[in-house]
Amino acid sequence: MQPVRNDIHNSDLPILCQSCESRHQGICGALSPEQLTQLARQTRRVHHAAGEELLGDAMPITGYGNVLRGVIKLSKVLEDGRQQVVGLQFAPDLLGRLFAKESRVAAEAASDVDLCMVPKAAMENLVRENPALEHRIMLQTLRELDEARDWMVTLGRKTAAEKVASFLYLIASHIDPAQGEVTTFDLPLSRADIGDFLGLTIETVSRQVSKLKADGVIEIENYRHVSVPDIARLRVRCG
Amino acid sequence: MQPVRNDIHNSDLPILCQSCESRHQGICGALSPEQLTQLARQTRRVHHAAGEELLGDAMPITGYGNVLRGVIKLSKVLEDGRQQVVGLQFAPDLLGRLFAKESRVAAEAASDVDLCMVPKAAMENLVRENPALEHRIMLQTLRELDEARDWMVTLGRKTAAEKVASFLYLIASHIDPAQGEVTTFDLPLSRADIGDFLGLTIETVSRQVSKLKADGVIEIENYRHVSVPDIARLRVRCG
DNA sequence: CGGCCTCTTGAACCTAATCAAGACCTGTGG
DNA sequence: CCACAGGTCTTGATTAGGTTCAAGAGGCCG
Repeated sequence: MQPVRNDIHNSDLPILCQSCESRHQGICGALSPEQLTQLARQTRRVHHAAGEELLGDAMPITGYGNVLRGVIKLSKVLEDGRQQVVGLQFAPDLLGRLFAKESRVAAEAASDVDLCMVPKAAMENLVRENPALEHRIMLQTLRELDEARDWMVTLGRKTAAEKVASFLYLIASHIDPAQGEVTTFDLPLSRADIGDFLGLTIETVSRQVSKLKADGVIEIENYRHVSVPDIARLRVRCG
Repeated sequence: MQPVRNDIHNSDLPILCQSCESRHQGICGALSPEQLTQLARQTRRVHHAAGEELLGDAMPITGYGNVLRGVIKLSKVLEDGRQQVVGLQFAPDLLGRLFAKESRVAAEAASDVDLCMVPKAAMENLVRENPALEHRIMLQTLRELDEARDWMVTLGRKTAAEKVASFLYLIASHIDPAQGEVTTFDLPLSRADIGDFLGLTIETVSRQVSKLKADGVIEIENYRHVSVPDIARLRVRCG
């Protein structure tokens, strides 16, 4: 257990914010204690179970959500139903596109998630009077763009084996916002979702996972719980 | 020929800026005539021939480039040489990632290009004293993120035939910044580059282009010059 | 226990990659 | 002017990686 991080005016902060990761690496770090206190009056903490839809493609955006815990799956579908997962969001990412009238992706809780919801108008007013906040959001957007482009390489140029290894490595390095790479974790996505993320079928994902297991690169319990004894051996399989 | 668009204080503007597309749809629209005049003292217009490298992956960024004419290819490579084109930039996009020390992609002139180069420090100072400018850049970044995610669907879930149709449609709808969709154009990319953009081989690209031609969806002269008699017929082939 | 879901594994098939040859364009030099 | 070299692009034949189709195993909950 880590003690709650202490910094100036910690005791003046709203209780919910005191231990919140978003204040450190996320967007709330751009706010003064006064702004945080004012904002906290308008936010509410919500929980969604795995599988719940948070935001439909082309649906109006009513607010923004700071991811506190869990994983969110962003996806797009073609008319005939083919689906592609275009991104995952972990704590302390911000869900919802700034100033957009409607979403350009569908968002679904991949695992159980906790969000800190901010009403659309409150967030946008705060951004207007606080350029540093827009700057923080800009940095997150640039990071998302980098991640999307990295994933384009995975989708366009890697083999099925490399794709699955890349996915496992992505999860291992993002699932815990406080630590970096982690050697044991639960997969937040089903095989079907992993397939939709990697541009593969369920069967191919399953076969490649079995192969990594047979080769001793990973261990698996109950389909979802993964251990990586030597993360470097996983990394070299990413291509 | 279109007349130069006229607006307030047009005559006060630097000559180079007067007919520049970037003032209308691009980032320079966020600047006052005074700021534009001041900025214009530090910019220089440069030309690059097709194939020239503008920026290497992990190379230090020395400035920003407003695309005035032509197409820029952004790409990433794996250690073993496999390449993926992760984006194209057209006028009036801004080349170069704001505040980053080094680039995360390689940039190459796909066709002959003209750029309006702004020194790194000049642009960053301007951004710091002008939040509206950062806002404009934010909007472009969000657009790039949308495009990257759209392309992830193409890479992950479309067939070779749909990929090639999607590429041709992308070019038809972006090559001319002033108009929207265009029915005749020169391909700014070689078959090899198209393959690297679509996650296909040269041969597969060539076969699918030939098929579209045989089906009467497109006409081709000299490998590079394309006509699309009915753009709706192309669009339905995008999947 | 039985139904339902997710996941795994096997066999057949198919799309796109690979290997290979030749066509077409361009520029150079005799 | 033609011959030839060096690109890029096209087309054909073969191969292979991943999909599809099919069956069964394992976990969860009534």
